Amino acid sequence: MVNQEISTLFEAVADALEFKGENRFRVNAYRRGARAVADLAEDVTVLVAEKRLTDVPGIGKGLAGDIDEYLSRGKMTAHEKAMEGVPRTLMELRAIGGLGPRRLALFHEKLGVTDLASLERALADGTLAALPGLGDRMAGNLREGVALYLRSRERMPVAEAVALARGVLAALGEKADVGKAAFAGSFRRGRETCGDLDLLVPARRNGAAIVEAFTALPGVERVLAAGETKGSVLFEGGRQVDLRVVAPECLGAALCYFTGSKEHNVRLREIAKKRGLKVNEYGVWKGEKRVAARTEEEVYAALELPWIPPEMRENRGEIEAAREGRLPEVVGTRDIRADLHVHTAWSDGKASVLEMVKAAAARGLKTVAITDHSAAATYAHGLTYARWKEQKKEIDAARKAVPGIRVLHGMEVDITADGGIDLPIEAQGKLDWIIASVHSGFRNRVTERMVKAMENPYVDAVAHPTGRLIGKRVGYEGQDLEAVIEKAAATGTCLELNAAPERLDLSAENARRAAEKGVTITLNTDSHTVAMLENLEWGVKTARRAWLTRAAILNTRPPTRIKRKRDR
DNA sequence: GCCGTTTTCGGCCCGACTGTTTTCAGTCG
Repeated sequence: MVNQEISTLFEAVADALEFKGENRFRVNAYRRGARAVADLAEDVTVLVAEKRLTDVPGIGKGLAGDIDEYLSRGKMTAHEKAMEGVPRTLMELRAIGGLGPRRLALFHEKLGVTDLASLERALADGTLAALPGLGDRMAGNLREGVALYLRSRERMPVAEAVALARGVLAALGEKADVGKAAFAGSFRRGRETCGDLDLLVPARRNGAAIVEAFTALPGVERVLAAGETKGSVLFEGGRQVDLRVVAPECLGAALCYFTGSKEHNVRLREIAKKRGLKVNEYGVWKGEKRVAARTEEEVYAALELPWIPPEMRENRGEIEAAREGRLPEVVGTRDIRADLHVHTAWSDGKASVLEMVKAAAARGLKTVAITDHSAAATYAHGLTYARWKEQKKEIDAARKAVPGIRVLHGMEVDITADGGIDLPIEAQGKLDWIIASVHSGFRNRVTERMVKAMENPYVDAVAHPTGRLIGKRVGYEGQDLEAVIEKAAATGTCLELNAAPERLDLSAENARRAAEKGVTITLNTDSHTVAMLENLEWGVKTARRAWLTRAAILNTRPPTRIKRKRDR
């Protein structure tokens, strides 16, 4: 999409202008523009054609002109001008911790640093440390920054973040009183990857002691900062965790502040300022007087806004929606009354049918679909139709043993190489629920096969529709998701939002687009163990990031209203 | 460069920590 190209160019302009020490508000304008274009729901060419470009907040006459120029001649004068005299290799060093635009400019001007090699030379021969405003300590920090940069990893997938978060909380709990500690940041917003973790610890006193306990945790590789109220460390593998000690009476303000996103927070502070107020992590202030701080609701209310769910705080229109009273009532965990994709030991699950049904009922679900793999999934001991019929006895036994939950006896069937489904035709009408999935041939005409599978009246849903594994696999090769979404809408086939933290597939962006096109979303855990039923939380977070309401999700319906495609 | 329920000019978010400094610049989130 051309949106991404333009966004990248604007970001580069911002970096270059900042490096040159230009007006920081102009720099910020390009950054906001980059973000605004990247977040557009439609192609920028459409906006240009309809002359709606300057309606986008953050895009004025200047940036609109840049975009126009880029679309018509494939070049952007503003970008070319900004990049004059700015070595590309130099800008890449921005990723090194502790190295911002000002120091970079200084090193470039005084020491002729143009890339990583020349930076390392300046660090080694002592010329860098001798610069005014620098010293041996600073040089040492930068050396470590370089070392980290060289083995720097990507943002951590949320699946890894969950494990790290649990570990940190457990270990810290042994050393300090962290009763009401809570993670904020992108983790709380439910992003699919986290750059770091932000832990808030409410405490009236002894901030330094808590920070000290934190920085001494096992596994801490490096302490980046340790003060009265803030600690910042790197764990093995370079994973950063920040801790803030906050007074309990301003926990709400701190939660707001540290949950972000940065862009959302900036907007809040702008709104505050226009009302003669000030927002910081300690509260909302009118002069010297604190007017709100205890809860997030109070903080938003002080700005004349309703509380905005953390997952929506990305400055992607939620503030405007909140202001105008049209913030959607996004789905919550308690709204989910069905899990329609669950495995058992009959295929590659670990628990029995009865155990899974009991666990689902215990979680308050009213419907559960047992959907073991089909025969083609040999690696998973997939079920033939004959074995599925055998399984029926256990399903019936579970139905009797566990009242209050409707048990659908379904199957997760493979989509075959020719777009058929891995189940004899005479069996397809006998099942209660059929999910179709691509589990092989990821590079083989996936779009065409999925579309054909959805034309089958017995296929109720397509599981993990893009096949991605966060941080590991981008997904099915060459897939045209738009075509899949269109076919799903046209045939009434559900698309899954798979809640497994390593999948979260559909992504929030794709789920939102699918829902806008009229596709019903089915939100499932794809559980292979009882414990995995808990993953629902991450699916719900993703759904909230997608602004999905109860109505958009099949799983919010009561048992009688969950019907097969051909019965609807 | 963007923007306007104070404004078409003059603003533009806020604080902690660090390392270098005697009062602050740079970086980060």
